[in-house]
Amino acid sequence: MKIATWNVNSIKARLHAVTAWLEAEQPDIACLQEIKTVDDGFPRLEIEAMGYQVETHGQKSYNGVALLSKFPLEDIRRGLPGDDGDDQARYIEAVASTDKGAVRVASIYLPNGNPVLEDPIASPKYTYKLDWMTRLRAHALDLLQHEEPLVLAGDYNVIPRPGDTHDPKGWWGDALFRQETLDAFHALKHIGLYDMFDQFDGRDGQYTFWDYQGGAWQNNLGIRIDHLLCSPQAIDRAEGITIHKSTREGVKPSDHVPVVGHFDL
DNA sequence: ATGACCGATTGCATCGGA
Repeated sequence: MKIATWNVNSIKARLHAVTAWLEAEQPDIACLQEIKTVDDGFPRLEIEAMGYQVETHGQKSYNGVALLSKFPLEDIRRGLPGDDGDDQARYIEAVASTDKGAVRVASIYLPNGNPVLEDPIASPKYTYKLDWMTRLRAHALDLLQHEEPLVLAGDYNVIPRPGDTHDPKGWWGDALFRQETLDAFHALKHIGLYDMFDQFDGRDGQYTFWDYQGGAWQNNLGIRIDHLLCSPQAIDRAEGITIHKSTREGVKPSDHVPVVGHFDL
């Protein structure tokens, strides 16, 4: 089965690109980020007509995540636990029942975190990012206790390695690529999660995002920030990862491209 | 040279994104 993650940068603006890609690629589960609409605004009927169960966690204007699945979804959780005052829609999780068993999947839109001010820990947006990563780690630790296939897929807004950007020196210090961010990302993985890209690819320069500005796409000035993290039970059944770079060429593309994990699940 | 983009909003500019 194929589990995909894609930051679509508005599902309404991207509906044609998304349906065309779903039709061509036929992922079994798609984790979407930045749907940028409330739940009622999501083009549910169009996606359901393609054979998907649709579960959303939206909000007005910004953020918003969704799960699309050809397998039935249950145990749906909206919102990341750990802060009742957090009203940003950045996390949705569910269990998909497949022919061979079950897999728990989350669609994650991790905060960007910029700007980082002179005092990083006095920067509201950056501390929100770090706190969110701490909460994600705590929640993932709970989920790992199930000892079942688990895939945490999404836009992590983390550049894991220097080879994941065209300009590591230029990016260093940004909220996506600085020591506190990498420490938090490592702390998340070190509870026992496996990054599919590390397991199955590992090459430098395999970007998932190109800015709309400055001819970034035309000059291949990208970054790799969309990731799939797996529990041991999921990585044991994983077969590969594919970055769908060609979607960045289309009419009205998202600035992110889909990343697809292949599994024997 | 993030000056040069894109999307959402009740707007006729501003904010957020990365």
